[in-house]
Amino acid sequence: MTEHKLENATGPETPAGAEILGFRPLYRQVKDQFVRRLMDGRWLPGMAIPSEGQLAGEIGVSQGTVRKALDELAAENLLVRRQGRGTFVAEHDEQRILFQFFKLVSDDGVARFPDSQVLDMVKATVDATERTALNLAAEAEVIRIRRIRSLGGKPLILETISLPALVFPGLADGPVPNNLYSLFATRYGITIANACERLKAVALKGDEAQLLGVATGTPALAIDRIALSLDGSAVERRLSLCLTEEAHYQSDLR
Amino acid sequence: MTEHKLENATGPETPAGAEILGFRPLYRQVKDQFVRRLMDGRWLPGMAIPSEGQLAGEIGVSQGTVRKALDELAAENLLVRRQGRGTFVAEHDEQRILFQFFKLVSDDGVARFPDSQVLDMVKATVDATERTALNLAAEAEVIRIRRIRSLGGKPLILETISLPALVFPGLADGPVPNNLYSLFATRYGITIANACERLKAVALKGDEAQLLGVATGTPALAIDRIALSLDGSAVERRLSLCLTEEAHYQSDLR
DNA sequence: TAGTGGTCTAGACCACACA
DNA sequence: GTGTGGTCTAGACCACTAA
Repeated sequence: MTEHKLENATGPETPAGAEILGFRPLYRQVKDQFVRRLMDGRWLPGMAIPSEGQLAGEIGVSQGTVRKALDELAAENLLVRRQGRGTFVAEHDEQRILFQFFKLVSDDGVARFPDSQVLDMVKATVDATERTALNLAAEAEVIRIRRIRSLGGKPLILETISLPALVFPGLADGPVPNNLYSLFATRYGITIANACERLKAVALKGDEAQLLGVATGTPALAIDRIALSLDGSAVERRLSLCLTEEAHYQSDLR
Repeated sequence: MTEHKLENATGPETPAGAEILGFRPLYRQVKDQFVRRLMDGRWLPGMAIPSEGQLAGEIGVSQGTVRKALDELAAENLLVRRQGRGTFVAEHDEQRILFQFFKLVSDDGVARFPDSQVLDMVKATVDATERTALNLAAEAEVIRIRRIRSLGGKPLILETISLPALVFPGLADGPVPNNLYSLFATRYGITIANACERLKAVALKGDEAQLLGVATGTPALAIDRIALSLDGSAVERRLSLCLTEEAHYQSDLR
């Protein structure tokens, strides 16, 4: 039943190859195997995966080892565990985006998902910052989307999204949904696993300010996000210019 | 040997009182007991705590249950586990602060601990925002510290710190160390467990700009931090105005 | 070599959801 | 009731550190 042989499956003696990377616990190998299932689409968003017992029997390890692997994946928001019901593949629904990726909150504390209005979408050759951010070749093409995001009808964010054209073929031909990550998942099988953001305070330039309906020079929060897929490769660069008169970026330090 | 009786210690039947709050796993009760030891100073920063086996025997639970409690505390950065050596109470050294609480990083990627130069320190009655942030009474007193923090000799942050005077008696009488949280721990036995930060982009006012050596109206990143102690009470409010020409706030979304 | 945390197992029982 | 994840136990063995 075992689909991939585990490093230690052949016997109790330490395998020669493992010495190079040091010790690799069994539950991590199991976890990697599960990540592979997520990447190749055998486990799809929203799906219930087999029970711990079934997985343990299938792979040939104890239920506790499977449990530890699943617990880590749940901690990384890739799986959702529900007592009494089962373990499910996390979806990129608005709830998750709001919880995991959208840190801009209205000052009254209510977290809402913003509307989007696309300004333009072009195919172009990468510029220097995009090349670095997305780790692309010199002449690679990107799809560049600009849009205004509003909260309660009020323009709040001017967003510029850069995507490698090779990774998202045909994306420039259709409409752009409000929830891009959900599209990445359903149409391209790409799961955004995590992201890192760099924040700066900047003064808005004339055109930026105009689009947001404020005066030139208004201070804005610039968020430079690089989103990583399951395999760790950068698949999106997103530059957000945010007005923070009535909203703030929430960061919890634990 | 058991110092505090556990909810389930008397027998296998469900205790009547537990029904109100719902089910409370044993390892959480054990964890709470450990947090109590951290709060009352029986476990001091830097100390090695007893081994898992000793704790298990002392409390009367299995080693696995103790382990789960310790693992959670380690995940919250309150303990540090070192294979082969033991489990230690986390210290508020520069390493930890840098890792856990200091998110402003120079653009070249090097994280350094900034110098501080105190501008003034006063005792005053709380203002409205401090009252809300620190959850204080109307006439309560705070210690207010203003200082400039520099990275590589360059002024970078104008910091205004508000502390409840009752919580930190005598603090206003002595010098202010660069690492405040270490002082809280060693002198007052207060551990900063976590914090939440609200970020906005603002334009610097005349006096603020002058202190940082830039022009009035220069955009700055305003970080409003509320730091919580082990028992969950707010013990510090810190407002930081940061220049982000050559530095950025790093936020990892996982 | 002794002691610590880390992994892995096997099995029992509990809390929860749903039919 | 049945099946799922969640807890708890007991014990064996592994990896690491320091004396």
